[in-house]
Amino acid sequence: MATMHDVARLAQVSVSTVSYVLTGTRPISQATRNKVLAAMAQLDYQPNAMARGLASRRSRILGLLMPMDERGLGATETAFVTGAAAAASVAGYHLVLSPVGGGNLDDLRRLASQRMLDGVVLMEVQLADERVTVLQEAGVPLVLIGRTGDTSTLSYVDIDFDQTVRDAVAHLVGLGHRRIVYVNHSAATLASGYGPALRTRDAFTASMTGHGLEPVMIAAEDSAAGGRAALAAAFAQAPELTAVLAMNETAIFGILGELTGRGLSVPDDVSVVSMVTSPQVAELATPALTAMTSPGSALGRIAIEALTRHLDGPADLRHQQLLPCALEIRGSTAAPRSRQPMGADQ
Amino acid sequence: MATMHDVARLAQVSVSTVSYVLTGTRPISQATRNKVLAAMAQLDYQPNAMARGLASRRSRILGLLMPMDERGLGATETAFVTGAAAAASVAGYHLVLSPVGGGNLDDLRRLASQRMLDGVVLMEVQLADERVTVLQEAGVPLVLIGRTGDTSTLSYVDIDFDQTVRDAVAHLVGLGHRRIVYVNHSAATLASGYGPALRTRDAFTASMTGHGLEPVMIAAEDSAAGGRAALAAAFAQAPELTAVLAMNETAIFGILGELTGRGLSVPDDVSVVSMVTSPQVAELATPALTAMTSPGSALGRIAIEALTRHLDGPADLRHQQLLPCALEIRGSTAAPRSRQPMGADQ
DNA sequence: GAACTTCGTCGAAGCGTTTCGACGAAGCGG
DNA sequence: CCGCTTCGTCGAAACGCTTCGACGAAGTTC
Repeated sequence: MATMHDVARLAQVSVSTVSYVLTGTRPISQATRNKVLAAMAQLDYQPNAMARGLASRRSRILGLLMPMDERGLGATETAFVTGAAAAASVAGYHLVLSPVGGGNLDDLRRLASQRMLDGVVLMEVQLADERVTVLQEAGVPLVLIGRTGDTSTLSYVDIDFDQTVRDAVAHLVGLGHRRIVYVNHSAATLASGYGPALRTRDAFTASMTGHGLEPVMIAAEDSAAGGRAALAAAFAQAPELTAVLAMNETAIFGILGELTGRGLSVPDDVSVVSMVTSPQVAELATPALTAMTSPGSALGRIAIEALTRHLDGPADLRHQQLLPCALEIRGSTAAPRSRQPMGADQ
Repeated sequence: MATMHDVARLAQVSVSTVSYVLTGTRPISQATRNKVLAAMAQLDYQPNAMARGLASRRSRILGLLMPMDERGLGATETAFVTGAAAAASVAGYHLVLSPVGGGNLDDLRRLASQRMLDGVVLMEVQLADERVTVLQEAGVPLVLIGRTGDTSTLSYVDIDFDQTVRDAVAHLVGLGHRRIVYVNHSAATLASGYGPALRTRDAFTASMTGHGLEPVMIAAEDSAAGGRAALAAAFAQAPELTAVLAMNETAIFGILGELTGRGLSVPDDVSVVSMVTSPQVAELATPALTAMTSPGSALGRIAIEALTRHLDGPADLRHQQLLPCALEIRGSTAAPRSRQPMGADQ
């Protein structure tokens, strides 16, 4: 391993000159710069990340903290990651993913206080998220993907759930549906303060009420069985339902299975819209799902850009931004069969 | 941020003594140790990772290199990751995931030569994988999850595809199936030298031939549409098929949809077995899929253990190990309907 | 052309650890 | 009780880089 010393000797300049060539913090004449670059190439020199980090007190490493639960990363989360990695690379940072789950807060504290991360992007943020506190105490700059309850002081990027739900409901209502059931995440998830579940619940209520319709929400476990149970519950609460809006990407497969099992056809008997879903998953189902497509890679990119701007720039500005999901119509929605659009009060 | 200096001063010992307390490389009396620990607690001291890395020439960071393509991480890959992270934590290492895709080999080279990673676990290894060369040139110890073509010199953990396919085929043959079609990954994937696809192909041929049956393999694109096309191709090549064995986790949903679309019931008309699948995904389908469950977290754990043993231990031993997937019978397999088990030649 | 800047380079002082050699104090066999 | 190890501690030298102050040389300003 060649060091800066070796490069300096070969190029017949001082060590500091080599450093300035590398970092560009002071002007260097073209002639010397070339000499140095040639020496670096000849020695196949690579700066030592540790030494650089120690001396400059910045690691040029950004962390993406993603709790990994059993059910894996959806294509949505993957898109976050790839978007973020690309943006980090552009800004001259490395991005590392840390699978620190909810449990090991100590692990996170250690990571944060060891000054190994210049900044952090938090995924899957809870309304009351202890990780935020830990990182703030450790003085690590952070950007959220998602939002805590109190959004006033932090930088975040999040999905505009309000707008997304409104668009989804509007699509169904526009087709003539009146009895629409919303299948959310589980009651436990709601109780734990999971933002997306809460926000979509409220948005759904508001949106349906705005159309003069009655909002019916079912909480479903994140599993196919949970989806089946949810559909049964839905029919119990709203026997005449003609459309299902589902936030729960896992349960939706159970919903589809149960619908088929009951001899009901999608979309002719019941329309189905999947929320915050990637095209890949939407295409898995038969028929392919009409879905609200999440702006995955854009979220990741914007989060990293906000973070690097904060780190490199002088200003310590907050960045807060919401992005809606885009409606992509596939085969799972249509006008309700029996009842034609009964142009009620619009 | 408190430094070792501060701790040393407060505890009234020398800096080196504090270091020895921390690293345990030299004996320290209980009395001094306690003084030092008290001082560290009082100052909320955390060692600086960069300084430590520079001085000791080891970062205590392990990399898990996972190419992230669009379709996301399955539960299987996620299990790798969680298993690996847990094992790393036990061994006193941090695990970071690096989403270095196939394209950015330079990125990998930089990461490797910057001495930021003590060792690396490679996921999704190709038969001829350039990343291996890059890392070996950079002198970074590595362990593969998967195998390259020439397995003689490297450490690896992999699924025992041979055994797994044999078990899956045996299950179907035991139920009375004779016409079994194997749905593999795409032709392009096969051509690119993706080990699992190639190995299962060969194992399937061997296994079927061993039972005196004719092996029929179809290559399917990784999508629901690919699965549908594959099923059509399968019926064209083997009209009397009664069972499908599928390696392609994505295509299998298309296969199921197409089967239902043709008015065929699973498992009564056609049995379906999914290879290298997590329970979570198997349960998504209706009916739930009989599947070969991958030993995900064990693979991750074993890989990290092999790596840390190599790093910490003196011996530089190779670790090579194969783990089979376990057959989990769910609702998608049964004896073939029309043809009763025709006890041919066994 | 004297008094200032700006440019390009150098030497040296850190950054916060680990680790090596040294050394007094015990413990021990003969 | 004399040399020997072993134990517990210290001081100082790395580790490979960044960054600060300094300083000639050259360019500007009046």
